[in-house]
Amino acid sequence: MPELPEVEIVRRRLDPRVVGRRVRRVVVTDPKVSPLDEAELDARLRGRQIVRTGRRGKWLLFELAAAASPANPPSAAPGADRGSPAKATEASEVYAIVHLRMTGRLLLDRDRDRPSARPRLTVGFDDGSHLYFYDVRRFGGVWVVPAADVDGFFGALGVEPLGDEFTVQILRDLMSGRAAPLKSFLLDQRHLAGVGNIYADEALFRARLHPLRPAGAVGPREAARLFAAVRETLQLGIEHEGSSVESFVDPAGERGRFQEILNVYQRTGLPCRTCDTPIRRIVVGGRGTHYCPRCQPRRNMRPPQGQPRRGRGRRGSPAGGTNRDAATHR
DNA sequence: AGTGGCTCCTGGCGGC
DNA sequence: TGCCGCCAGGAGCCAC
Repeated sequence: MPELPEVEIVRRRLDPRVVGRRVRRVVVTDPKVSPLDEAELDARLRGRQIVRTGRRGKWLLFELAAAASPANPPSAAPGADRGSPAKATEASEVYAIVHLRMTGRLLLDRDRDRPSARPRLTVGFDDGSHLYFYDVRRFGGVWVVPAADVDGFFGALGVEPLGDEFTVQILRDLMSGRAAPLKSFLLDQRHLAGVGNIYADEALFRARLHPLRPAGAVGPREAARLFAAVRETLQLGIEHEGSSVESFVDPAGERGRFQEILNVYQRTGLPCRTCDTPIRRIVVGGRGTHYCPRCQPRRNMRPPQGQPRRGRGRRGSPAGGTNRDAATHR
C-alpha cells in the first residue's frame, strides 16, 4: 500500500516522463474515480501542460500550466466563434491531485506489468502517449484543484515528516495531552502526513516504543527517538524504492526492496532481528500492528494527566497494567 | 474536541 | 473441486 516513500518513488519515476506533456484528452472508465465527471475533468485539463510534479504526504500532485492561451488569438477566420472572453479565468494553473490509497498505480504506455483490467482513468497526451490510473480496490481518486485552492484542499493535512518544518518540538507539541495510542497517532494524517501502517510499525520498533503507548505519555528523550525513527524509516523506504508488500510496483513495474529489511511488519511469530523474541501482532485502531514485546516494552502506559477520560472509560485503568493486548493476538 | 468504529472495495485465502 | 465468508487497509464520516 503506497505510503509516503512509495508515492515519492512513483513521483520521481514519473516526473521526467510526464513533465512537458500536454493533455489532449481525459477518459473516465470508472465514474467513482473522481468527484468530477469525465466532461468536467476533460474541460479542466485539456490543453494544459504538466510543468511540475509534487507530493504532499501520500498525495501526488501534477501542476499544470495555464491552458494554451491563444497567445496570439488566431484572428484568422473573422466570423469564427473564438470563444467567450471569460477564457481569461482559465489562465491560472491547476493541480491534478491523485491518491493511490490501497492499490492505485500510475503507468505509462511502455511500462511493463500493465494489468489486463481496464484503467479507471486515462489521460492522453498530445504526443500520443497515455498515463493510466489502475486501481483494483477502487479506493483511490483524482481531483483537479485551482492553484489558489490547493492550500485549502490540504488544509487538514499535518506536517511533512521529511520537511524542515518537522522538528522534535513540533512532534512533542502534537503528542502533548493525547491519550490515543502511538500507533493511531502516527497514522492520523492530521498530525503527520504520509505515515501509513508499515512505516508506523517500523518507526515504533526503531524508537523502541510500544504501539499502545499513549502519545501524551511519551517523554522528551523518547520523543526524540521517535522523531529520528520516523524520519529514518521513511528515508530508508525511499532509498529502498518502497515496500512491495502488497502489490506496489513503481511505474516501470519494478518492486521496491524495503520489505526485505522490515523488522516487524508482517513478521508475526518470526524472531526479532535484535533479540530473537517472536514478533507479536495486535490490532490497534482497527489496524494490524506488529511489534517486538521485548524491544518495545510496555512502560508508562498511563494516559496523560489532566485528560478527562471520555467514551466508555475502558481504557486507562490505572497503570494500564492490564493485559490489554492479549485480547487481539493472532 | 478527541477518539474509536464503521464503511467503502476486491482479490486472496482458509475452512468446509 | 467449489463455494462461502473473512481479511487487509487509507481516509471520510459519524457517534459517543
